[in-house]
Amino acid sequence: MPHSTSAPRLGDLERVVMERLWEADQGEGATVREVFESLEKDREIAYTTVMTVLDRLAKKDLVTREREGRAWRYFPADTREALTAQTMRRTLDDMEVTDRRAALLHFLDGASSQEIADIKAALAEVEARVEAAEASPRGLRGRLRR
Amino acid sequence: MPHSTSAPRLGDLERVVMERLWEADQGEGATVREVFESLEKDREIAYTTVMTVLDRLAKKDLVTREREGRAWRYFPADTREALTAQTMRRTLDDMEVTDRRAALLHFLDGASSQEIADIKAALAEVEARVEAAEASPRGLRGRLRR
DNA sequence: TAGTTTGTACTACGTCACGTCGTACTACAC
DNA sequence: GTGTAGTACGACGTGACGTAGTACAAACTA
Repeated sequence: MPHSTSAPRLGDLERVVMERLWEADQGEGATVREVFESLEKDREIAYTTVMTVLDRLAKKDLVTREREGRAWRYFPADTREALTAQTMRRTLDDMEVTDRRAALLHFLDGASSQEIADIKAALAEVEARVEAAEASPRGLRGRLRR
Repeated sequence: MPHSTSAPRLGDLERVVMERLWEADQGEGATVREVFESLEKDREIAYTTVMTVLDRLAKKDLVTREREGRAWRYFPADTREALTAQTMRRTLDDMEVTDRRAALLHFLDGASSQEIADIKAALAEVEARVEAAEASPRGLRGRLRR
């Protein structure tokens, strides 16, 4: 049996390309040429290489694309933060950790105090959403599993 | 330049082998033969395949090994939870997320209420440690960065 | 002591993911 | 109609992994 890991992983260049898309002003996306020109400033690279990468990214559903004249305009399918979170969650799931509390504890153990604060803030935010969802019979964002 | 992602990734079989090591009664580790016999019950596999995998795992420092007669006894270098946490952290670092709060928020968004509880528990635990560290001039576990 | 077993070390092969392009072909602008 | 974007498709090299064979040494056994 071949090698297969559940969800889409990002290669180094793929990640760099995603960077450029994320950096492209506010959801405007970018064409191959635009990404190419951006990359070319930092390193030597062929136009077609960028094209291929963007293409693979699209196949992995990490980016979307829309026709723009003869060319395609690419958009990140998710924000950097959402993708990061997904990847982290996938790790947690794949590892089949039974003691999640311990795993999370280890995670926090390597966290900066700033990060701890961020987590607390995020936690408070989620709780607020849960309360809101409980208040209105069918709130619009109460997606808590189980 | 070749393909290179910072830290060690786990392949499918590698993960399965790690499972067996983690399951081997309380830090007793396991020999190639033991892992092999364990795996053989579930699927057909060659003794040498297991050996190779264990060997690669050792090269990646994911397992340790000690001589035991003519054979080697392998031990997981980290607990499943610690490794999971490391991998999650690496993801967070690699993605160069600037808005960690948002990323964490997305992460929590996909969490079960049980998991939320786990996080809270872990958070409380870390805070308790910080306080303890502040109380005694040089506590034994106050590793908070920044 | 010669044969069998157990274990390691080393080598190797197939496949897939990725980085990296080249080529062929098409639509549009002069 | 001759460049100039652009795309579509195919291809090659390398590294990671799954998979395992072979060679050879140590240890047990008849």
